[in-house]
Amino acid sequence: MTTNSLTAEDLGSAAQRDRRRRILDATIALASKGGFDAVQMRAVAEQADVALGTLYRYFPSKIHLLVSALARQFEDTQTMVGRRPVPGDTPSERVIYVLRRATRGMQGDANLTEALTRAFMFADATVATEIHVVGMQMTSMLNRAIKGEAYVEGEQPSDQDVAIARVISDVWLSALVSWVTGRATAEETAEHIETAVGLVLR
Amino acid sequence: MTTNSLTAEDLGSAAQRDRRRRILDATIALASKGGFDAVQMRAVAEQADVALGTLYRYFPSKIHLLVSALARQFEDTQTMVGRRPVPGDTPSERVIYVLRRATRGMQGDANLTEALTRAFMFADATVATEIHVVGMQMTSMLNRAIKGEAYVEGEQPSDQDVAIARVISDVWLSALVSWVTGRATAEETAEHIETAVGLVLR
DNA sequence: TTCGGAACTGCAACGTGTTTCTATTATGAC
DNA sequence: GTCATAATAGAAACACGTTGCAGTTCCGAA
Repeated sequence: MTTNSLTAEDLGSAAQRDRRRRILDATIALASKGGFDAVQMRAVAEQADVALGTLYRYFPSKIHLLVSALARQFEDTQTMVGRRPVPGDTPSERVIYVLRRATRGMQGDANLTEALTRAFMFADATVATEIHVVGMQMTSMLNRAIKGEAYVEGEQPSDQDVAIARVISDVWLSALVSWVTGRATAEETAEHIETAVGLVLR
Repeated sequence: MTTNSLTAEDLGSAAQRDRRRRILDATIALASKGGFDAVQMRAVAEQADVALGTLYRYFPSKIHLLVSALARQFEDTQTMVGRRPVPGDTPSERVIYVLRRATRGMQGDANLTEALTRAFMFADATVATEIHVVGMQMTSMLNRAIKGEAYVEGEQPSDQDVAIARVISDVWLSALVSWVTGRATAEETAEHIETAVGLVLR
C-alpha cells in the first residue's frame, strides 16, 4: 500500500490534476450531503467518474481522502481571506474573530464538518503527512491572528506564541468534536472557545 | 438498533453482570495486545465466551464497547487512587502531578491507549451517554487536583475552575491523540501538556 | 509513428463491523 | 412444576473499506 496521497504538485498531466480535483469535489459533495458515512469509496469513485482502483491510487484510504479534502478546504478559505490583516485591537479579539468566522463556517455545513472532523481525529500514523499540512495551516492562521498588523510572512513566532496557538487549536478541535457528536450546542461551543482564548491570551 | 450500552446497574442477574465483566475483560486484553484493530467483535465474543449477538445486546457497537471499557478503566483507577488528596503545593503542581501519572499509565500500554483513545475520538452522537460518563470522570479528577486539600466531594466548582479543567482536558486529549497516532513522542506530549497547564493555571 | 511502461477501468474477492433469524436455554410469575 | 417471556447461542447474510488482477488506454522516448 502507498502511504501518501498524491498532492497537486506530484501530478504532471492536466488530466491527472483534474481527476484529483473531481475526486475531492465528489468527496466534499457527498460529505456535505450525508456526512462521514455517506462518503463511500464506491460512491466517490462513481461520482468523480473514476475507477475505484484509481481512487485508491490517488488516496490510499478513506481517511487520507477526507483529510486531504480538509486541507484543500482550509487552503481555499485562506486564499479567499487573503492577506488582509485580521481586524481587532488585541490578540484575544483577533483570535476570537478568526475562530468565530471559522466555526460559523463549519457549523453552516454540519455534515461536511462531521465528516472532516471525524476523519482528522481518527487518522493514524500513515496520515501524518496530510495531518501535518492541516496543522500548519491552522497554526499559521492563529499566528496571523495573534500578531495582527505586526504579522510578517515567514517570520518565526516565539515559543510562547507557538504554545498558545497550539493550546487554542487543541481546544478548538475538542470543541468541534463535542459539537459534531451532539454533546454541545453551537452556542456552547462558541462560548467555550472564547472562554479558553480569554484564559490563554492575557 | 439499541443506542445505549447496558450499564452495570441495568443488569439484574449475577450471570449478566459477569457476562458484562467478561466482555470488558476480553476487550481490554485484546486491545492491550494489538490495539484498536485487534479488538474484533468476533474475537471479543469468543474470548468472552459469549455469542456475537449477545455481545451486540450488551454493547451496540465496537465504539460503545471501547468507550465503556475506557469508562471502567477510569473508574478502577479512580477507586485505587482513592480519596487521598493530590500532593503538591499549587494547583499547577497538582494538576501536572495527576496528568503525569495518568499519561505515564497510558503510555505504559500503548496499544490499549491507542484503542481507547481512538474509539473516544471517533465516537458519534449515539455514544453520547458513555462519553459523558468519561467526561465527568475526567473533570472530577482535574477538579480534585486543582482544589487539592480544599476539595470537598460533591461541591460545585466555580465557573472559572470548570473552564480551566475543560481546557486542560482538551489539551490532554489532543496530546494523547498526537502521541497515539505517532505524531509526537512521549516526551513532546508530556512537555506540551505541562506548557499548557502553566499557561492556563497562573 | 511506433513501442514500452505507467495509468486507468471494470470487476471480483476478502475482511470485519453489523444485522437477522431460528433453535435453545434461563428466569420469574403463578 | 408449568408456562410465558426474555436472553442466549449459533450461524448465515449484508455493507463497505480495501486489495488484486486482466484487459485497455494514455503518454513520453526513440
